[in-house]
Amino acid sequence: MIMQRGEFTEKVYAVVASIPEGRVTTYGRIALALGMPRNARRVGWVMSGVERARGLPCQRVVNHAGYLSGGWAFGHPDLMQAMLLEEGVPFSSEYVVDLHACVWDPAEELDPETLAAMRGCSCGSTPADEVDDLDEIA
DNA sequence: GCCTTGACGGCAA
DNA sequence: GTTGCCGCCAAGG
Repeated sequence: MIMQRGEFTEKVYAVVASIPEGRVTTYGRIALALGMPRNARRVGWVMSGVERARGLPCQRVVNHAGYLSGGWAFGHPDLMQAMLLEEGVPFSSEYVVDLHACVWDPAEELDPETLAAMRGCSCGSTPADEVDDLDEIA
């Protein structure tokens, strides 16, 4: 289990776990949804510490260009690409997701209440609950 | 306790 | 329109 001392970490977990199947989002969108547009880098950093046990669909998280930046985290980008293809995610190029067709903006499509809850205070909310649901998918 | 790195993003040249 | 550089925040060494 990776240490999640910061709130952002659990926030990121919650958002990533909320990404619907067949959709992908970017580090920037996630960071923006959390109220930290300049902290996109941190989101990626959080992902690097993600445990498979978390059940987080990190394959649905790509960079602003749609490139599978963390593809090698799965052992090989091709694996991640295959997983996304199975979900119906279109690819504009090799290891590059077609964001135009499957981009998912948490700040827009995710429940405002959830965002407000995680942005305001994550003390009450337990993102693990949502993750538990996604646990089976992963 | 300090310095470097990091699954990135946005802005400037 | 494209390429390059700087910036943020936290964790690891």
